[in-house]
Amino acid sequence: MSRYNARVVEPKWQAAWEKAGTFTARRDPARPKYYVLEMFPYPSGRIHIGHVRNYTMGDVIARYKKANGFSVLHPMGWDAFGMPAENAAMDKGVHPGDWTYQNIADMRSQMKPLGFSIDWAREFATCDPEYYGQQQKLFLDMLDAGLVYRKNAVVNWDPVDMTVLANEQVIDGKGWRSNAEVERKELTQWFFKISDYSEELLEAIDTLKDWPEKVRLMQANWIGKSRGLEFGFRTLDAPEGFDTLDVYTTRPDTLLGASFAAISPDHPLAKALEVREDIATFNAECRKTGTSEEALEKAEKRGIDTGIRVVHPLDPNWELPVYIANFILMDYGTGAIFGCPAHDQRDLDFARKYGLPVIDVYQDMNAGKPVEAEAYVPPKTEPVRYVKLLAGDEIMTGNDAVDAAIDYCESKGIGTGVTKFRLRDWGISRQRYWGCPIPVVHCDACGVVPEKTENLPVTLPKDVTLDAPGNPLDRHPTWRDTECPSCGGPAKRETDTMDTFVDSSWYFARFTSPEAKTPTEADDVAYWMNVDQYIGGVEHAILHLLYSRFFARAMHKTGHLPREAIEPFNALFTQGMVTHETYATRSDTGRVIWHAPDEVTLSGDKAHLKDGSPVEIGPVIKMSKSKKNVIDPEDIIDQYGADTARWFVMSDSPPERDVEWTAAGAEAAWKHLQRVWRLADEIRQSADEASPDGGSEEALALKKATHRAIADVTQGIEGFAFNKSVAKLYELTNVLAKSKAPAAEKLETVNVLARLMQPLTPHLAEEIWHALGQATLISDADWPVADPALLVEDEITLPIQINGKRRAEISVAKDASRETIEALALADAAVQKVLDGADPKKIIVVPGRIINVVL
RNA sequence: GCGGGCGUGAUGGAAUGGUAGACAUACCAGACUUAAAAUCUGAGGGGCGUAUGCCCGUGUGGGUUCGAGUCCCACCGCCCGCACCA
Repeated sequence: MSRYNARVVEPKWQAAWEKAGTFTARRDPARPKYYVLEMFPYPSGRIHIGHVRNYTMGDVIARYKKANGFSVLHPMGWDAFGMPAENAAMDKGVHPGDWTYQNIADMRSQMKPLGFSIDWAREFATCDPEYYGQQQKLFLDMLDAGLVYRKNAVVNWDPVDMTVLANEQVIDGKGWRSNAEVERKELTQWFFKISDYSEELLEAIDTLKDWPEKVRLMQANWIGKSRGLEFGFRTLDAPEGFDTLDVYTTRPDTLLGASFAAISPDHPLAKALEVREDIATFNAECRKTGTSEEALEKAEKRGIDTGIRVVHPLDPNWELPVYIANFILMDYGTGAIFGCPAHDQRDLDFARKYGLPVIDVYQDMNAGKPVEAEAYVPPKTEPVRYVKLLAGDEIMTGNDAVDAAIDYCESKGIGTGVTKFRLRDWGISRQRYWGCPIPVVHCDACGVVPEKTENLPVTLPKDVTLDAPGNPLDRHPTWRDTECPSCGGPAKRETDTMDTFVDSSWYFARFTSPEAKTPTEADDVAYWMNVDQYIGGVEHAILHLLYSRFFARAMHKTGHLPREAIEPFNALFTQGMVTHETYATRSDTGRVIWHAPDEVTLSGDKAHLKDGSPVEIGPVIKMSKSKKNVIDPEDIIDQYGADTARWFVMSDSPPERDVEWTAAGAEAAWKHLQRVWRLADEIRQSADEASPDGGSEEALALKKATHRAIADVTQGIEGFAFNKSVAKLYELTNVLAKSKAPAAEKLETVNVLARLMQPLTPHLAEEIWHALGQATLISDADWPVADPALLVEDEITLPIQINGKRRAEISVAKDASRETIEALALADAAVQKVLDGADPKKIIVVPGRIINVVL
């Protein structure tokens, strides 16, 4: 008996696939196409188990579709721009480009042994000038189409390092390197007009039938369409030019419950008032909060009375104070609100803190009572009783009241009903080196001028230093100097680079013709787009997927994608994350230092480093390089081979759920694959000896089990329930091992088993296929088809419940009538005993399922 | 804070509103072996009982239903996202 040696077998078949071009994607008009894509990785340098899980899922789909006759595109690339390369450059003195390409080489060499059915000829990295040059072309086309503009926006500013910080680099309001208090600073930034598509991006969510409902919900909430009233308060004692204060509200029905107005510290009026020292101080304090919405919302709610008052639009004698408040966002609405404490918890907290009145507008229909500690905020769909009625009926839902209030205010000329979206335009400027240069030039004479297409790509200079903070492109002695594409005079290049989300917003289209001299090639996108199945982490549910949907529309508008491709991902699967405990110690200055699992020794529920110092065991969170809680899959591959790693990550955990990595189980996977090989080998040998054993009854039983397995494994793959497919493969193996069927029948089952396992463990499947004497590759073999006639059972077992508890079971013919089943159930001894001669109140018979006798 | 999700044996997890715990891991017992490993066989949610069996069990508390892990409401815990992390 030959032993299965993955170390020898796996490279052999990988070489065979490469030689035969088995996974080369070809445009084949005779076959339907299938484009399967997993979100491409950031080249951190090491693949981790999350990658293995992600790409194995895609590979199972790709191989399964190929076996079903599709022409499959399954590419791979690298999301290669971004901060970690600059951090590595600063920490280790390497060039970001060298670091990145070395990481790519390392990761490719770790990925290839996994035997994925990837067309490696299409590989590219977003930091290749050939890629980002085409991205610059897209940028210029979008600029031309009016989808790009400049405006001021705030960034996190580190006053010590004199550099812009990402939100991730702001920790508790302080810079991660300098530990200095972060400030907000305004810069002129480039923006994509995603808001032009707010309505369309929202409505088209309905067409994304094969996306998870939760992602569609999150996107809809993110876009955040709301209907409300915009109106101007007349101001008293305000600085010149601020005669009115425009506010937006989604609850105009609560206008009679207003007790104050509040503006953002970034509101123009707030800035105009900074001549007052207390207000200047207050605003400066507010600006120390980071720019993230989370930081703003979590900050303690604070305000300052400006002394300005506004006149209530419905009563000229009613004056409200105007506060500057740190929880008002300048980015949403007009940056100013009116506060209605009775029906908004935040407003109520604010009113209690500053001694402002609380005026009830509506109350519960039944148990109406004035608001005290808790604001009364029922759903807008619930009818309530209005005690301060602006318009409409006394009893109505919030939604009806809002409509009535808007109509009323419009008729009185107080304001206008407007639709607003929460979605903001996409700021893409980054003051960083390692990104795609924004291809424009600043000319003293001509202003901002787009670079000429023939001068693309605008490449990054290699000779930069990252030992000082800030953008090296800014400091570079010559790179900035250029001539104006318009007047030919001396000019300066834009030194901002693009957000790395831009890179990942169209790479899927580029894979269809990665070497084209234009961003896309019409024939190729027409054949390959859309992505039929997109697979990636749920953490990308909003930003990446929304930006890609916008980009597809922008690319259609600029002629780079057909109309049919404006929703680029037909089906989406969001896999769960691979999580792991985190391990941390603290430096002398109190800074958190993270430790990798292999640096930590666990004993019971305690952990310590090799030097014995105690380690805090942190929460189980997604594996990330920054928290160091990553597991290296290479160990498993080295020890057991790729098939074991693939089998292991696909078994047990349902793919959409998070899985906490534990080392136990890899060996079990390996044992099982050894068992399959041994079994196949034994059966092949016994078939050679042609020993006639078993009878036709066993043959039929095995045949049925085999076809049952075909149906179940297929269903598992189709439904992204790979763990269930694996369980069914275990079952079939167990049945086969115990079967007394004739060798020929067993051999047939081995043939099917190999083909069913091929997407999961392709190398083992090839080896068995070869041993069975097949001259072809199993990777080219057809998917087995279940015979429906073999899937039905003649006799089925039905459980009998008495009052909903299972008490007995009976065996009936599969097509037995309701009456027959009922009679059989009533005749059952257990039922007879409980009935004790009486008639049951009710009998529920669900044919093929269950019988419930109700007493 | 806001938006979204998840919660089932010791463990990973099965279960179109219809027999809770498929399949697997770990543990235990047995076979083989001088022995161990490997392999094979078997038992097992908890409680009571010799047993037929009975009671209790899907984070907690309510509800809908002939029937709830599944649907609804409230709560608890954990996870993801929050626009400059990728």
